[in-house]
Amino acid sequence: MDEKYFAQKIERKWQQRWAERRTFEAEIVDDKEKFYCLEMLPYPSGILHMGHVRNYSIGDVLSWYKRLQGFNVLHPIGWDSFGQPAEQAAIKKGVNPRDWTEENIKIMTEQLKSLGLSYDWSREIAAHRPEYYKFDQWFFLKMLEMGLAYRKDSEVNWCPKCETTLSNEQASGGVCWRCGTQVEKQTRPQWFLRITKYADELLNDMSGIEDGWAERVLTMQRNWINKSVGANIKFQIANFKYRSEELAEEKVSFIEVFTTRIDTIYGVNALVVSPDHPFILEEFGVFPDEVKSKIEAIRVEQAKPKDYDDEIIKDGIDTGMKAVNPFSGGEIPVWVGNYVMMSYGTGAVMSVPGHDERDFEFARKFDLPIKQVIEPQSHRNGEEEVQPQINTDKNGLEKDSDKSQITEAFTEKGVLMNSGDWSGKLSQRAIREMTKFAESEGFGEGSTTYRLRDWGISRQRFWGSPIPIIYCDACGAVPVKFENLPVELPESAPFTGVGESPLAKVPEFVNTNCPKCGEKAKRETDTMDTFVDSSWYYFRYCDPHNSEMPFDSEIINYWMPVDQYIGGIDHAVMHLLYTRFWTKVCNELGLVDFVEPAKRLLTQGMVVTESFYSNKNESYVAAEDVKIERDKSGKVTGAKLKFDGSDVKIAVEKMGKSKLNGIDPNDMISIYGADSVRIFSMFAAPVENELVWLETGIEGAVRFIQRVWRYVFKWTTENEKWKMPESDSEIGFSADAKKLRQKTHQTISRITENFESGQFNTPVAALMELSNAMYDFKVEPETANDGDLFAVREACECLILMLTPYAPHVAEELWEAVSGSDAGILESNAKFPIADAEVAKETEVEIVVQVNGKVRSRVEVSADISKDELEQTALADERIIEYIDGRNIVKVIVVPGRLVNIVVR
RNA sequence: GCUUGGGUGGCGGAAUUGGUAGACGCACAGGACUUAAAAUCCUGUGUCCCUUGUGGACGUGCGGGUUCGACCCCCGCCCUAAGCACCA
Repeated sequence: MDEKYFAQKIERKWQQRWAERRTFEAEIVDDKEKFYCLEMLPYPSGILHMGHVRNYSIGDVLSWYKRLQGFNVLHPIGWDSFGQPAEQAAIKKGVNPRDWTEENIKIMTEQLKSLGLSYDWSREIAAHRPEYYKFDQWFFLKMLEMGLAYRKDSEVNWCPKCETTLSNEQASGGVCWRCGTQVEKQTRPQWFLRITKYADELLNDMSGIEDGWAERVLTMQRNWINKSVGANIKFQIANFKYRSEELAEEKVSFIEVFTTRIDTIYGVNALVVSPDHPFILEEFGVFPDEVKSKIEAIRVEQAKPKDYDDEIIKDGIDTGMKAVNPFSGGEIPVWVGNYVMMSYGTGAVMSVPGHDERDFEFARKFDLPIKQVIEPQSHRNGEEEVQPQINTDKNGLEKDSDKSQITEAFTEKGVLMNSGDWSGKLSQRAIREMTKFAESEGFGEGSTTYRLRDWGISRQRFWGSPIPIIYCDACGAVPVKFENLPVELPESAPFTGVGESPLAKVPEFVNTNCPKCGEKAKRETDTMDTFVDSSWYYFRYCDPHNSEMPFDSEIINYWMPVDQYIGGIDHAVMHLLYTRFWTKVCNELGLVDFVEPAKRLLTQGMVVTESFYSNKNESYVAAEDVKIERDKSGKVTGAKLKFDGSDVKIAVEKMGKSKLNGIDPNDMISIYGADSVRIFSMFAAPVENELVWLETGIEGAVRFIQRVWRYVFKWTTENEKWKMPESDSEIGFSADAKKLRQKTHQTISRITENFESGQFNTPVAALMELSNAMYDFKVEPETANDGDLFAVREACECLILMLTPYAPHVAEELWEAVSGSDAGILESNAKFPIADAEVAKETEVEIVVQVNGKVRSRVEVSADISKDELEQTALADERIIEYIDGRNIVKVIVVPGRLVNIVVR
């Protein structure tokens, strides 16, 4: 038996054993409760980074904890292996994306295994392998059948020089990433998935997962979907101005607006429409030149990528046309405004400056009339009398109003005023009734709008799942037959980075026959968005080798839904929304019997570290070139460059190559061992917080492991007496042994509570406390009696089992020492310890005695002392007598087990 | 601007959700062991004050409030992170 802790040796040993014994392979066991623990699958970049380490350590801790509690745990891993980096590597280095990807998977598999993560590797999947993407295509065809997949024209980023489409990342800053050419928009037909059909379900089903998902994630999704309930209202065009009457009659004669505040319609001073509004496009030819050029300018300005910091100044132009307010009959001008988007609602708004901030700003800028039609409810209740701020004539427009009186829009709901027969009604009621009225009169209807757009999945890329569609001159877009799936990617393609997608340049792939008529036809050369792969990968883990179906329903309904999903907050919207959508589709297909894929979601914080910036060199410098200066107390006062002593700025930032502060997990593992890396990454911060990776911190984890190691081997090595006595009932325990046992059982209950509430940093602290208590127990193996031995053995066993989730290698090694068997923790059926409340119970407790809320004394009392007795004891305390001397006791508050507060005057 | 988090020693963070603020770790200081160093083991460590004590005052971003008692609840600010952003 080793006396010295040598991480690398035992880690290799146990990783091998786990693999040989297939310790973590999961099977359906009907009478065992299942637990599906899932972490977001990595992209195989070839480099494991600290974010991965953190993500997977969290999942591994939880998996081990659940296993030790007797759950049937599914803990799989796989690869999100389609995507751009592989294709870029192909373009830049001329490698085959498949080889590049497989090589990276090999490298990263080794790295993950060296962390000792308890994955069921037999279920490993990779998105780029045909046996997986076959079912991307299967789902696509199913959605086509269901009417959920459709094709329509849509814009893509286009580089005119490279003649290729670009992703948003490749087009960042509005220029091509390869050649710097100004990026243009190009319209081409693309495939979409109708996620908008599920907008309401995606919102409503949140109620079923609220408890397990972070509020901020759900809020972000809610904002993304952004549902608005309101009405569409038609405003008739009264005057085309630049057209003859006869011509005008042939044209569409109204503009439809979307509003959530129909109750403010008597306050409309203008219609404001988007420069891209169909009505504007149609009428464009007749506008005078100055109007034309202004609209054009607004359109160009609006299309520009927006800078977040810049406040966009309202701009617009009066088209000269007039529309009629269907409620008041008043005539209002039609403007084009830069603040109205064609992509939301109807692309036209009714401008109500008195009750909408944007409209207010617009009206102010162009000196348009502002009219108040809603007043705060309290004003009517007579709590506060106010004069109507604006006088209006019978056309509903203002007269002689002093504009300076209105300084801001009143945007809340209230009571209608200046609104004809509707005046006096409450907003809520008016909205209902006015919508109904508009419907009955035929100029409007209730309407709901979402910001959520359908999901465009077409990518003009090679390295993705081919969309299983064939274009035939006679039959149009024809789906590939199910039995002909998968549509496989060719072995290779010309990767130039310019021109069409590489796939379009492979004739063997493109040319085929129409499945319907058999005539010559061409395949779709677009591939699917990689978010398709990640929308259902964890369904596949449940049944990874099924070649007929994406998965078997019975199997999926055993394992799913996921009990705990763990990943980065960066996926809060896209991935997590898409995968929720996918689940609902599967449910509708009858494949699964649930509608939400994950019961609980944990979003972990980023891993950041110190970076050093040299002002003199105007560049980041590596940590080893920096000398950190501290004052006497250890506070960091500054940093200097080692070579020349010039000042260096310290900042805590995200890790990155360019910042020279990236920390390679491999280096950490080879220096400190996987167990220490895991302990530190869990201990240093709560999982949802940012984790600041400081090299000195990890040494604390190593020290802790070594302390435990030394303690266990001190007691087990060459100790004949190291065997468990039959039962503890006949054993006498010294006061110290009792204290140790108490600490052991208190630690168990603390840690169990922490795990159940998703706290993973505090259990490490509790384990450290327990190990400190073990060192405080001053009995040596040679002089230990049965009771001492029992207490030590119990402490060791419990400590090891509770340490297992964090440091499984060390725990297995120590378990071998205390149990005397090499069976392994799970194989020997060891369970997570259960606290014995009797043993954990404090017999003597220290009670704080306060006078007027300030701690003045402490008394030692028996834990089960009565309230009255406790009060008497406190009042009898010498120090307390001194304090209350001569003063009146007003009240005594007794909190059993905690404190006594004596209120005196 | 809106939404959602967060603000506690030199640092990362604890605090049974209204009951001893600062657990645990890092860093720092002192000591033991050692020829020496590393490792290890003890001790101390929120700030200030004094008569050095189971001493006093202050102390959880700021200002108020509720309460016997507030890091925790309420009101008003400030700062900060993330997301969204002219969404009608």
